[in-house]
Amino acid sequence: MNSNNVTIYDVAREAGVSMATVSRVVNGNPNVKPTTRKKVQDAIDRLGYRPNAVARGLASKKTTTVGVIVPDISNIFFADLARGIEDVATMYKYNIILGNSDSSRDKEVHLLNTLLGKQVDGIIFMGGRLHEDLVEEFKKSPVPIVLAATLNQGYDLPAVNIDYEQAAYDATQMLINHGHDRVGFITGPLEQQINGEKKFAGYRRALEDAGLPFHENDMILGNYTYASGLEAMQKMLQRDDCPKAIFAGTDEMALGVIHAIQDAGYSVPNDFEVVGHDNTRLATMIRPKLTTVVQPMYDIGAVAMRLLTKILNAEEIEEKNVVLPHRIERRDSLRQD
Amino acid sequence: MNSNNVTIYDVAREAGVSMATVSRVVNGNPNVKPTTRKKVQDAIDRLGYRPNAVARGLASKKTTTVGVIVPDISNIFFADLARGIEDVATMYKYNIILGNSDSSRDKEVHLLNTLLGKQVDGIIFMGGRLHEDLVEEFKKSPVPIVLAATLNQGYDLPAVNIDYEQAAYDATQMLINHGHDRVGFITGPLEQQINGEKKFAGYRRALEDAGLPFHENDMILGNYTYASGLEAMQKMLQRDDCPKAIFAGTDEMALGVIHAIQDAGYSVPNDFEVVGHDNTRLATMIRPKLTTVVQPMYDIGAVAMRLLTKILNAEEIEEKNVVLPHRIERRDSLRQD
DNA sequence: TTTCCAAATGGAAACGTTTTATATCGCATG
DNA sequence: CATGCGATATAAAACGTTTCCATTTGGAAA
Repeated sequence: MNSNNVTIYDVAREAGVSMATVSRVVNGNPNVKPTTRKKVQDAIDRLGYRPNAVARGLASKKTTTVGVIVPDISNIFFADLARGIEDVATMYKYNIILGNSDSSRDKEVHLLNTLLGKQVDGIIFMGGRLHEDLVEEFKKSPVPIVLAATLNQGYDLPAVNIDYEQAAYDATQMLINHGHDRVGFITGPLEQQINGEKKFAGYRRALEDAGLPFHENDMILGNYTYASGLEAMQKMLQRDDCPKAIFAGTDEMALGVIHAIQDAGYSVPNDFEVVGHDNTRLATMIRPKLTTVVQPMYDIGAVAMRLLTKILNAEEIEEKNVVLPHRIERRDSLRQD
Repeated sequence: MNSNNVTIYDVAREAGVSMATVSRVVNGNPNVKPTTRKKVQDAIDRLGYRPNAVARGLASKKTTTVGVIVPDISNIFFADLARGIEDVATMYKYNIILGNSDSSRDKEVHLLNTLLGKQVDGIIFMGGRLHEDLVEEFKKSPVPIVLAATLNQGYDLPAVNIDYEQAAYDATQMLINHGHDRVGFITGPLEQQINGEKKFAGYRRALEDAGLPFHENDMILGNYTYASGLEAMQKMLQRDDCPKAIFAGTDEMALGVIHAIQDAGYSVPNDFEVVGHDNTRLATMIRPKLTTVVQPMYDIGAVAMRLLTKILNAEEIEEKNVVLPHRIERRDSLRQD
């Protein structure tokens, strides 16, 4: 029997009550006599009734669905984040509509509007940078928006991040403390807020605090991929004043860096030391295993979603701008102290 | 101005027409005089009207949303698949509700019912094995379901896959042709249909066709992860009759295998040859680069979604059980011929 | 002109719930 | 034996669209 198209009205008739009563039973409203409740529940089971969430959404103005805008779900980084979001969402009975933006302003805006049209109860946004017109749209949004692994750039938006500046500082400092007077910085495009403002700033501050000058050409920008890390390091190796310590903006780039070094006949960590960023699963899938900044992607996603549920339930919120702790996981791409 | 809560009725009044006409304009119905269309469009722009997809879904019984059930989105494999699905979905104006099942029967069934309750127009399912009660639910589904990278096990369900048996055959044969009379097979649990029935069968058939016996202990089962591949190979290396050729069930396992070999002081491909499976991005992130069976995850997702749209549009379908081509990408973990 | 027909528009029902205001029931209380 | 009051239950009005049917409109043909 197709459990389809049996409505609350059918159940009501079958159970000999009104649809309002069925609605109460379905929604766990306490004002129902136990015997009635049982009668209704039996009818529901007998008919295989499944509430229509669309009708429910229209009547109640709540869809128990949240939108998730992500640059690219096939990126391990965002996939992990998404998993954190989804797990907490499930916990709170929400479902997730997922959309990829490719960090394109147009797609972001379009996606946002589609999601709002679908009446999601809230949105979690990830992106490299908040374009101005996107923020405009955010302001007009009738539902709350939470940023995950995305800086709010001073706008009054709830966000969950780590302290990227400090993390980069720590990583760079760790390398400096190992006796290097030059530290290479191989990372992604500077337009990306986190990368261009935070990591870069942390890197420079660490140099500065150590009394070291910043050399323009010790920094090479790629696109976060393995190939671009490899290529950047190859380029750097051609210089005779090549830094012997490298801080890479992502683990994937770090793998490329290590391979470039090894391909050139050098050893990590004996000749070169390398620190990565993110602590993706990749970090242990290389020899030597990668020392890396731990950015808890799953947790960021989970916390962002939890924050969203708090806003939706009008729970008290201590801090809208959450900064999760980071640390550096020491593995073999760094020499023992 | 909050573009919220302005309804089709407001637009109708503003434009001096009926809501039916507004509806026609919004839906691109041709039976509207150009001047009227313009008038309505202006009113829409002026008011910032955004159609309510929930109300639309209730009235039209179409939500332009499809459900996607995936074991674990944080797995690079499924993330890639999901991206393929989403891209094609976007192309056809669908959105995606994504849910993780962790391959748990209960979660799969629960997720399915939630999605059906949300009135999705169709579902794409990925999972290691089709449990019987899940198939029961599938049969009752009022909307079409397409399997992606999941065998239909003889049930009459549309599915998109590659020929896993033949792929495993090809990989094993390639190793045999390199002069090995034993080939190790390190893979995941046999309960998983694709793994336990197809890959395993292909492996055995290749041995058989080459007149080689199947040694029970040349096969080690793990859980697809890097760590389990590493561990399995370490175990195998302890045997004095250890196979010098390894076919790994996934790239991630293959990386573990290669590292185990290297850790033991041997060389790939000189001492050992290794072939992986999937051709994830990992395959090139190792030295030597991994020779691997190409399973086009993105394409499987894309084709599965396209197939679903065909079913939804009642387009003609040549073949419901799609088998995409596979091949072996030769890289350095195999010696030159 | 009138007649007719297609094109354009409008009216109202339907979609399946939630929710509010209202009614009824059962029962202790005075 | 009425009275009143929670506790339950009902009826009906939203919710914002689509869609079916009916009606009007504007020309072209007669």
